[in-house]
Amino acid sequence: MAVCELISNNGFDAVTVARTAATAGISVGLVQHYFRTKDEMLLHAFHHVSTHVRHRIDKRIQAGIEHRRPIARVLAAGMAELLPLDATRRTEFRVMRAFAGRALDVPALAEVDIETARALRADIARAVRNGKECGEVEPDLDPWPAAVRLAAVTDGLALQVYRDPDGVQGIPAKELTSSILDAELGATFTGQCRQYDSRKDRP
Amino acid sequence: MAVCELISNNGFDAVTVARTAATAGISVGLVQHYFRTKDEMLLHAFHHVSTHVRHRIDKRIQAGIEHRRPIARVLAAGMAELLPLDATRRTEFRVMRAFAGRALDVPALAEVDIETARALRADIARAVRNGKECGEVEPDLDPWPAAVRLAAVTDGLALQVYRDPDGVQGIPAKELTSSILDAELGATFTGQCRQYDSRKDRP
DNA sequence: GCGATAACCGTACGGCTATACCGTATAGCC
DNA sequence: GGCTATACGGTATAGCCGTACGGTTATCGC
Repeated sequence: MAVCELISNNGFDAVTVARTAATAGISVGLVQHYFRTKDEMLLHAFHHVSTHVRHRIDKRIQAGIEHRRPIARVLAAGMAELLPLDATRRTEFRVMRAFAGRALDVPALAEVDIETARALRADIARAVRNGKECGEVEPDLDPWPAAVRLAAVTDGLALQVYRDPDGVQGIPAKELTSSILDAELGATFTGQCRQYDSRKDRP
Repeated sequence: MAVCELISNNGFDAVTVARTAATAGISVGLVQHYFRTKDEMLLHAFHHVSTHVRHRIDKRIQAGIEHRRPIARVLAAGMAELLPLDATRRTEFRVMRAFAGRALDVPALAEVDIETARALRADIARAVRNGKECGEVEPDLDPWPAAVRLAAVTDGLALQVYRDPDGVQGIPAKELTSSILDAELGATFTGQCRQYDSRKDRP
C-alpha cells in the first residue's frame, strides 16, 4: 500500500493524505471516500502490514511442517523471518516499528500492536506444547514463560540487527542471530521428535 | 525537561515549540534562543533522557559492586532497571520509545539511539569479561555474542512488559522477567566467583 | 431507461506550526 | 557612564495539513 511505501521511503511524518493519494495515483477525495479520517487510513495500513507479515511467517511454518522438520527448526525459521536481515525485511521492520511508535499515543494502533504480539506469542506457546507431545520438550514445562522468552529474544534481536546490520565486533549478523536463536530454542527443545501429527499445528 | 513531560502525558505529536515553552513556563522566543530549530531541541531532549537512564543504571551497578555482589546479580539489577515494571520506568520507557520511533527517520536521533544501545552492549560485554577474570564465566567464551543476547533479551522483555504490564497467563510480569533474566544470565555466568562466597547472596 | 449508489476529482477553508523578526532588559566589561 | 552580548517576551507570516463539500462519471438493479 502507498502508506507503507511513503513510510519506508520518506518516514512517517511524510505520510499526509495528499501525498498518500499522489503516491497511490488517486485523488484526495477518493482516499476520503474509502477512509473517513486519516487515522482510519493509518489503522487500516497497520492492520494490513501486520497480517501480511503474519501470513508470510505462517506460510514458512506450514512449509516446514510439511517437510516434517523438527519443531525447533521450523520455529527458528519463522522467528528469523522477523529479523531485518535483508532489504525486504528491513523496510518491513521500519514500517512496523514506525507504527509501533505511533501506537504509544494512539490507542487504536496500540491495540493492533498488542494483538499482533499476543498472536505471535500464542503461536510459540502452541509450538512448545506440540513439542511436548512429540518429545522434543520435557513434559512438565510451562509453555508460557518459554514463549515470552522466545518472543522477547526475537523482538530484541530484531532491534539489534536493525541498529547494527553489519553485525557486532566482526561477527556477521546472520551468524550471530542464528546461533543465539538456536541456543535459545535449544534451552527449551531439549529432545528429539518421536512422532508428530502435523494436523495439530493448524490454526 | 518539559519535552519529556509532554511526550509522556500527551504523546509525541503534542510536542510543539509553543506548547513546550508553555509547559516550561517560558516564551517561544526563549526556546528559540537556546535551540535554533525544533529538531535541535528534540535532539537535546533525547540525549538528556538517554544519559539520565544510563546514569541511573550505572549508579545501581556501582552500588552492587560496592556490596561485592556476584557480577551476574549486579547485571540482573541493572538490566531490570530498563524494564517498565513501575510507573516511573514505564513513562521513561514511553519517552525513550517515542524518540526511538522518530529515530527511524531522523538520522541525528538515530545516532543517539545507536550509541546508547552500543554503550549498553559494551557494558555487558565488559561485565562478562570481568566474570571470566573472577571465575564466574568460562575462560574461553567470547563476550560479544553473550552481550548481544543479553541486550536483546532486555530490549525484548521491556517490550513484552510494556504491552502486557500485568503479565502473561496469570504469571506476574515481575516474576516472569526475573526468572527469564536469571536463566539468561545463568547460561553465561555458570561458575561462582572465586574471591567471594556468593551463596549468602542467593535466596 | 432510469434512479440510486458508488467511484472518483478538484478545491476551498480553517487551524496549527515552525520560525523569522523586532523590542526590551539585564549583566559584565572597558 | 557607555557598549556589547546574552536572556527573554511578543507577534507576524508563510506554509502545510486534514477535512468538508460540490461536482462528474460509471455501475447496476429493476
